[in-house]
Amino acid sequence: MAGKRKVANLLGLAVLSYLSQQPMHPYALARVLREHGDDRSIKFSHGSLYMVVGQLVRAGFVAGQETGRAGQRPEHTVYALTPAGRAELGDWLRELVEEPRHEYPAFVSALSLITALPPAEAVELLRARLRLLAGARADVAAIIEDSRAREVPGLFLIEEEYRLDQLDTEIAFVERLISRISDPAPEWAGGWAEYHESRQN
Amino acid sequence: MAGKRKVANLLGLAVLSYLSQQPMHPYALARVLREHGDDRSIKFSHGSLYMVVGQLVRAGFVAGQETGRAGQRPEHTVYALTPAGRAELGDWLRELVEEPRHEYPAFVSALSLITALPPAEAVELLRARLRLLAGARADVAAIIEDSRAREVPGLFLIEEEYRLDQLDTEIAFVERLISRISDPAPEWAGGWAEYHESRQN
DNA sequence: TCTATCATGTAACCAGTTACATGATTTT
DNA sequence: AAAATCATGTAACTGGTTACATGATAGA
Repeated sequence: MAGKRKVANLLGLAVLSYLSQQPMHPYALARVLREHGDDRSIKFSHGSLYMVVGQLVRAGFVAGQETGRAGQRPEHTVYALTPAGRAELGDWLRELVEEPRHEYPAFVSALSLITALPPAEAVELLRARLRLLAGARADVAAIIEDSRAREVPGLFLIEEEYRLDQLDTEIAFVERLISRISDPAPEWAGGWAEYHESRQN
Repeated sequence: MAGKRKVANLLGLAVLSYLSQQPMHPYALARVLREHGDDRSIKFSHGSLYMVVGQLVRAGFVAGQETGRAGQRPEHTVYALTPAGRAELGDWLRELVEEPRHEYPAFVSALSLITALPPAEAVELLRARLRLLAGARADVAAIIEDSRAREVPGLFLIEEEYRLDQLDTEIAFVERLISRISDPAPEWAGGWAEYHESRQN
């Protein structure tokens, strides 16, 4: 739909979304992003936030309004969404919800190169991964339970539920992979073990 | 384990891996990466390949050997793995296989902000996504079947099988999400529809 | 003869990360 | 009195993308 966004960083989308609720200064944006746990879904740091706000201003999606001051604290610019910014927010979100993107998770890269490791070692590492995955799963489950206990509507937990589903799928995949490597059909493994035996690393 | 890699781009890992088989010049690397379908697992372009080879040289992981010349074609430098490069390859791969990383897929960001869209529109977009996901799934399945027909060992298809599993999980998740939005429990939706009705966008 | 593929690189630009730098206010 | 948090930003560096620039060889 849109060829290329003037601002590509997804942090910019989050900023547009929060500014559509009410004008804010950057520090307040950082605070609400963290409070809502959006830092788990969208990567950001102090530096990247100021950078992306600058990009949004240059693109005409947000504009600095008043320059506030509370007590002797430093001056701060409050930013508000422009009409173009509101349009961009809608268009961008629609694109992300509708169109799956080809992505490059690190584990996919690792899988595509795993034959560079001897199979016995791969199995050991995959078992270790399984333990770490269990930990990650427990963390996500705890976040969900905690929110439910605080009566947060389920709607605001869908991204964590999505993660949970993907984690469960990965766990099942890794378990199956371990058993396929441990007890390999010859036409499946294609000489993996033999290759590493002949040049003992 | 490793604090921070001198070369962080995963394309660098793929380069180390192929150079561990035999020395090659950059163009040959690009060719084998594409032939093996690694461009589906690791993002790269002509430019980033030359860049990453430069980084690997500076880091001491690969070194230019001979400067070959075939016929009147331009000179080309053949790169080979150094001992440090072989160590880095092993260490890096082990880390990637063992340690899950927190990642930021675009759809997770979209889910965390989806309430900025009216629910009826969200459902429409998710239905469209479902059709596109079916297409993506068919593509992956075709790649797997095609490789099997050519008797490629299953081991070399694990990254595509992983993708297939994740796609199936996403499809099931989106189907369930559509039905939850379409027929919402009030404590789940938390006034989503009402919010958008009161300010008809 | 022209197009695709083989083959090499550089330069300019933009984005993102990290560290630097400052100072007020609130809480312990 | 000290530490944490509120609040702002800039500067330097590094990495990645895109476009520019060149030319040989092989096949249609």
